[in-house]
Amino acid sequence: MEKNRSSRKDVKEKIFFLVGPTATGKSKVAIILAKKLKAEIVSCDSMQVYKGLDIVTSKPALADRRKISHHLIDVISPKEQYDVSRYRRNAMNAIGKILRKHKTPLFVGGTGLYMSVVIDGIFKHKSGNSRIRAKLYREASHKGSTQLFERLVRVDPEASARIHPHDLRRIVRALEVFEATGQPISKLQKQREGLAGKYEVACVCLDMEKPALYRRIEQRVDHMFKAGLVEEVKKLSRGALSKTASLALGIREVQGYLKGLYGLDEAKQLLKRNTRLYAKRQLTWFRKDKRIKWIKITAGDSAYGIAGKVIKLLRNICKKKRC
RNA sequence: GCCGAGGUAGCUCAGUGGUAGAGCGCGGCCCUGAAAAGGCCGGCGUGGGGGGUCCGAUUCCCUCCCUCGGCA
Repeated sequence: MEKNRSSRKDVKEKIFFLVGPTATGKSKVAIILAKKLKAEIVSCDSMQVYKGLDIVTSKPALADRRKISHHLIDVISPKEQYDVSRYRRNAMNAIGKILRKHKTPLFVGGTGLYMSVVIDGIFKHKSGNSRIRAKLYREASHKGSTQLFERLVRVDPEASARIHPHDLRRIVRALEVFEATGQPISKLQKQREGLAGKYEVACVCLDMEKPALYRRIEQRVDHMFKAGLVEEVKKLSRGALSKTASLALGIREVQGYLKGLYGLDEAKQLLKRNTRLYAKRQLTWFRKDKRIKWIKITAGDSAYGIAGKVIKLLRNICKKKRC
């Protein structure tokens, strides 16, 4: 009659993901979801982790962040380097914290790799390889990247089969891991531990028709400029931005304007185009992940309406999995 | 009106007497320590209209239309 712990063992704790390309309105929907699902939000975004990148990354409104706890926003200085593995660590901590409060973690964002690394895990290998990496890049610039690729073919044929000879970034990464550990990255990468076994994971993606999405992107960019994007970038540029932080869309485009390379309108057009390209890549990523369920939305839908659909879908997913 | 330059992909422009390319855009894809990054694939075309020469014209000739610059 009374349910003891063991009889509930098969009822796993839930972790939700709300993803989608940029500018679909995830943040607003997430606030409503968090309230209704007794959840706390974990940002799944590679750029919102940085303090000071507020307008460029369209962080959720401060008022909303006070109402619902948001994790992994503003966690490091823009002078610092950040990467997937740090995110993975931070995310696991956040999950622990939230579950201890008997709440549900709701991941919200558009960084596909970060989502994957939370759900599927990441292969472990100690860091401290920046020297090797720098050395490899130096080699590449002298001897050319094909030579590095040929070395990879010898050292790790499996990885070389999956990495394009022009994809220098991944070639260097694979060689760097090999030099640091003596083991091929292709072998190490198979050792990853996800949380699908421990938790019930459900993922929903907001899906908008391309023309509508592109219109939203244009509106967002216009709004960013009105909100003071140029000032923000000017301020950020005064301090030393880390390599990773400086890659946020909008920084390079505005810096070009600040340097006088082109006018304000050109900067705006560039940012719109680059954001479109980014959204396209995001869509490719999400389409590939068959765990994700899609919700068609239009520009006219209210956040409440969308949130309602998302909740229904999440319940459906969980029912099917009997959780 | 005259002179000159030019009309080729969505845009900017190459090129050739045997029906066309490049960059960007656009579309698709890959991705496990830079991921808002990086890489790969795809030409998406009434060659301004009409006529002529030629086996064959986007390419040569004529004509018309349009754009830009100069002169009036």
